[in-house]
Amino acid sequence: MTSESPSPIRLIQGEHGTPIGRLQVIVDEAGFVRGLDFLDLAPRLSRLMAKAYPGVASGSGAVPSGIREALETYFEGRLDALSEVPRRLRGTDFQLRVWRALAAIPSGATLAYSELARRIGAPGASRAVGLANASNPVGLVIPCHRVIGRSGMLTGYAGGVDRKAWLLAHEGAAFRAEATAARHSSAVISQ
Amino acid sequence: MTSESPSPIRLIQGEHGTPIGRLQVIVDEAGFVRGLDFLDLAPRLSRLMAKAYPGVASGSGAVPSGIREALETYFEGRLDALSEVPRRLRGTDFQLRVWRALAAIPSGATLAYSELARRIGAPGASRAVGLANASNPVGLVIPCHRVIGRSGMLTGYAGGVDRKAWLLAHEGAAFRAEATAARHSSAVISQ
DNA sequence: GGATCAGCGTCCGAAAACCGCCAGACAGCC
DNA sequence: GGCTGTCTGGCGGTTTTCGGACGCTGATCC
Repeated sequence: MTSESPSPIRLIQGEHGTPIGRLQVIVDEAGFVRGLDFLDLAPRLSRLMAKAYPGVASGSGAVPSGIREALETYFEGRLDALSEVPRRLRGTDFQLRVWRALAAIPSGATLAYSELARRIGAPGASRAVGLANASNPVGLVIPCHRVIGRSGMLTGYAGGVDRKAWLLAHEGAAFRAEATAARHSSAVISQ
Repeated sequence: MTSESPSPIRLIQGEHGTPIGRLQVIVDEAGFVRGLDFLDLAPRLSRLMAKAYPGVASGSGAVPSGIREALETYFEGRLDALSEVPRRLRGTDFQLRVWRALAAIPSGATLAYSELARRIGAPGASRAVGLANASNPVGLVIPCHRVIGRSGMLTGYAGGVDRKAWLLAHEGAAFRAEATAARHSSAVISQ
């Protein structure tokens, strides 16, 4: 499908360093964050962006200073700094509902997938919540790392469970520590 | 899939009367025709526009005078008037190739689906040409009615074979008249 | 002349597969 | 009894895959 007319939204991407890895930050011309994730997950973010903004190419540019500051403030310990970052997201209705509910989880707290499903009026859709969670285009800003398994295990994170554990520890949240690096390796060990 | 941000292109639709039925005309803000077809095929045009311009709503408005005049001139007998109408189309590469080739057929002439397929470098894709033809968003302006079967039969037209016959007769083109309403009924008769 | 069939690009609906889950059932172990 | 850990089956959006349907035609066979 080709278009003879230019597409309206223009995207700009830049990078920013953190204690747990470099981030890729994608903003629109108005300064709203459209995509954000760890740089080593760039293929994943590209995929998400390509689907949400078909045909839109993104050029390199500076990360807006407000966003840089929010990120630094968060990693320095003022944990609510990221909730202020202006964002604009595209997704299915279900995904938007999930992401909105995610944004309502305060720092330091965690929530089970099943509980989040219940909150958005879709009890039983906890597995679908995991899916929507996994396609969150703006990591950290939408705190998908605050959703964990009913049992307290971390169960999964696009950027790796290690980072999820780091973030939750940084926020002072409670979780089952032994689940940090388990799971994948457990399958190997059990052979 | 919903979007939280407004889409850039704005579309305006109006109507215009002709001897063979009212037309629905959709233009963009720059006055380029984006969609045009008989009003009784509105559902079809809506479907095409929704696919080509996802999330773009169109408001009512006047048909630009240049387009009105071109339509009237054409129906009065100056058959080349419509080839001047400024248009802008979206489609797959294949469709764009087909539509360009269509625009090159002069009034009064006809072309077989197979011949058009050959011209765009896709011999054997005559059936696909029919499909691309059927998804022409700007009837009359892109003269898809000038493509007929190899045998001279009209074979099909979104607006009805009757209209196709009327248009070709109006343009002084040769075709098999008995094929006007045939085909579908032939299948019935042959039982 | 007719009928049958294969080849063509695209869309559309149905079905299957995929998963960042969870409750229930058991087996161990104190 | 409690408290672990593993396994199993079922759930629900989304994505992917697949099969058919078309604005046809040339070849082949009657």
